[in-house]
Amino acid sequence: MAKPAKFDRQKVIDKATNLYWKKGFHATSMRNLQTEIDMRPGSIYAAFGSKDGLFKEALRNYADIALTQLENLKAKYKSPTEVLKAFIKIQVVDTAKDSPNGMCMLSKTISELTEDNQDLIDTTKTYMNEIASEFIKLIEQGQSMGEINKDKNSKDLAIHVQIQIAGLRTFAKISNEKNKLETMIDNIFVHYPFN
Amino acid sequence: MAKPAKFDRQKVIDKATNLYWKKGFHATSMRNLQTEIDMRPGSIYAAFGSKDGLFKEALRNYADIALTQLENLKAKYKSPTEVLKAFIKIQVVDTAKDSPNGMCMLSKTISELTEDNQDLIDTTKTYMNEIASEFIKLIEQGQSMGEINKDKNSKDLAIHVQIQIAGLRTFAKISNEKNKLETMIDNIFVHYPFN
DNA sequence: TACTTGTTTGAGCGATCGTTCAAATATTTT
DNA sequence: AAAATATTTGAACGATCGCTCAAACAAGTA
Repeated sequence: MAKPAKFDRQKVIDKATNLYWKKGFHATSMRNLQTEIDMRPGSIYAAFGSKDGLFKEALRNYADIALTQLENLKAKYKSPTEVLKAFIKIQVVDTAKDSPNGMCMLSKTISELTEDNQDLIDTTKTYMNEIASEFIKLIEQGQSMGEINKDKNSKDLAIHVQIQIAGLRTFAKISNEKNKLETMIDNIFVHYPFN
Repeated sequence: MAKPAKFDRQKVIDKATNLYWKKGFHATSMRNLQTEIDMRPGSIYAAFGSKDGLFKEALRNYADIALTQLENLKAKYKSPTEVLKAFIKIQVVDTAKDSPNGMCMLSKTISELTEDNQDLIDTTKTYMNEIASEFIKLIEQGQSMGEINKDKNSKDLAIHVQIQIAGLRTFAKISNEKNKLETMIDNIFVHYPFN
């Protein structure tokens, strides 16, 4: 043991996440990151290995933030449907203004990258599936609680929710009718395929 | 008048469109384009001005292709609903395999770019609205023909269609359940908000 | 055939890319 | 205090970026 690392790893990853999220993988240069996180190239490479390595940590961090958000909402609302609805509103409406980028960082990455970065695509898909799994759990919980139709396939409903989030976030980028977004989100759970 | 340009402008734009569509704006380098369209930098810059200029022509071309597809389907199907359904299937299912990129080039561009390229974003939004206008026309035609509920707001329905396309194309990138996609597309028009 | 005019060529500009590494620095162990 | 170990620094590498422009070239006009 000698000289422990000075920088706060989590803070660094948070800043890197926000920059990658805002600009995307290709448009974010290592020099952009050096400035943003105030570290010299040698330190960054010692800590994260490469641009890809740091990006992977950012993806993991982004997924963790989303999963934590879901946990917080589960503590706040008893109804699984309310949890999902609140989560979608955060992702679609709030994030359209506050966050580095209105798009979901995972969708944005899937959209941006090609087979030249297949490992990053695979990592991203894995994390999207992680989040979808939480949706499935919530939906099944809603079914056993009687607020979601038990005849529906929970995985299909989860996919539907994911599709709506991706579609709504894209629409939110080209429009800014916040009220319309809220209404559409409310309607997801009162109509087909939920009812 | 002297020496007319040798290259076929439309073929060049088609190739540029496909490369930009596949790799995105930032990951496509001018050298990539030079190779793809077999022109030297001087000729490209004489003809298109800049990387942005060529990208704008590619966006216009992409939008034109989509609008032509719609026109062809309008000639093929009498029912506006069938036209929309067929269009979505082409965009979501067929393009997931055949085309340079499963994503809509316009959505992909909206997702990729930041305010550093605001004019490209504005151009992209304009073309998305052009296509949405065609959706509205088709929906209103469907209403006057009695196959779509007249009480519904045609613009809202068009937005709904756009959201579904964006969401489904994202889902198609992480999944490959073609049958499920087809079913979901069929269901768009038989359930809320259409019915 | 000579001249004019627009096109094509490709070497190469300055800037920036992702990354490396030897030297300087800081902390713990002996 | 000296040695050992780990981190931080920043100059700099080769590659590539978007783009320029003088020269070579080819087709029209006189």
